[in-house]
Amino acid sequence: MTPFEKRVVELVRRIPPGKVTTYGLIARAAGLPRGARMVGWILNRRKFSPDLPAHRVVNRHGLLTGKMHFETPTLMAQLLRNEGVPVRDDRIPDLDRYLWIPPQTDE
DNA sequence: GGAGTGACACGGA
DNA sequence: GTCCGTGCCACTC
Repeated sequence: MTPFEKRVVELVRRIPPGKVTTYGLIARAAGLPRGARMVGWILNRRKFSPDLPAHRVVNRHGLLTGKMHFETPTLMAQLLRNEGVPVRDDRIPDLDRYLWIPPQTDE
C-alpha cells in the first residue's frame, strides 16, 4: 500500500454520488500527473470494494473503460444510471456536466 | 538487467 | 466527434 495508492483510494471514496471523475484528474490530485495508468492499475488490484466506488471513475472521453473488470459488463453503467448519471453506449455524453474535480491531497 | 503490458492522457490529422 | 503515435509509472515475466 503505497502513499499514492492511499491517496487514490481516498479520492475515489470522496467522489459524491451522481458525479464522476477521470483517471487523469485523480492521478494529478494524488501527486502523479502522468500516473493516470497507475490509477487503473490500482483499482484493478483493489477490484470493486464497497468502499471504493470505482464505477465513478472513467477515462477522459467519458468512456466506461473499466466496465469489463466488474462483476458483469453492465454493472458499471447500471450503478451510474442508478445515481442519476446518464450512460449512453458505455459512455457519458455530458461528462463535463457530471465531472467532479478531486481536491489536492498531495500536501 | 531488458521487454511487454495496462480500467490513460495528450497532440496532431 | 474519430483514429494514431508517443510518453508515462509500476508490475510481471
